[in-house]
Amino acid sequence: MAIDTTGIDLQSMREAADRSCSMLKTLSNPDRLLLLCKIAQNESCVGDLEEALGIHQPTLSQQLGVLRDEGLVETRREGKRIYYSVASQDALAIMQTLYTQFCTTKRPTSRLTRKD
Amino acid sequence: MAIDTTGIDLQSMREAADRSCSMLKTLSNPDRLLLLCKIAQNESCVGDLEEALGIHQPTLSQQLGVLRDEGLVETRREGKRIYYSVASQDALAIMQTLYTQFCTTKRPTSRLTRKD
DNA sequence: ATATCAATATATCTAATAACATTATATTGA
DNA sequence: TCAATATAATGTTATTAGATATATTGATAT
Repeated sequence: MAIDTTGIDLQSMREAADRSCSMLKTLSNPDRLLLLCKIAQNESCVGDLEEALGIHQPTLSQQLGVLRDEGLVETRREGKRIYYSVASQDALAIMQTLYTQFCTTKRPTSRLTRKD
Repeated sequence: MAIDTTGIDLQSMREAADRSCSMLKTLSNPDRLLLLCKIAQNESCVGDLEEALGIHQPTLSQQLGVLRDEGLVETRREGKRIYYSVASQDALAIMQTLYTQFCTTKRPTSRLTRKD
């Protein structure tokens, strides 16, 4: 079975669930998820993100702070700018799953490439 | 690139993010996540879950209702009992990812099987 | 050095909302 | 009528979003 928890006691399961949920909660905000998607595609500074998503700077910094606190992103300073990149393979794996489900399967297949 | 959103406009991305977050939010509660894990392993009735997780019945039914509303579980009645099973492949995929990250990698590798 | 500006972060507050537990009651089947 | 489950109603506590103001840090010009 893919998910086999038979060898794990309840307390360990609760701990794993807590850690899982902590990350899921951080991901489950549309602004943050979009931020991560943008960042995953290319390292971006706050100004880039502000323009790309149309979110006000303080709100943006606040959400980036949430992502930082959870260890999902890391930063690099270059002069006045601070560049963000994805730091968590775990988060990337979840995003990849979401991408497959919500970004690819719901879009119509191209007529040029579809074989039917 | 694994996650390529360059061909998606902002509005579509927001829609995908909203749908993603809706599901993530439902998953990001330890009780619900544990419920899903139990249910994923074997179809369970409410009494089973109540005993397994030690959650009071009304609270349990409430959380199961949340899972139902989001389409993550489905039910089958057998006499007085109602049996729950996982209905969403999407949720299972996320859970699988979480399982790999939080249930397997953090546990010490067995000394019998580790090669080092 | 100092003043200043640009980029980002942090702090603080408020209103809105949601989450959760509890208790009570309803439904359905045996 | 009992057992299993769901729903409703309620109260409370947490969260959240967003706004505004302020602080920090680095670059630039004087």
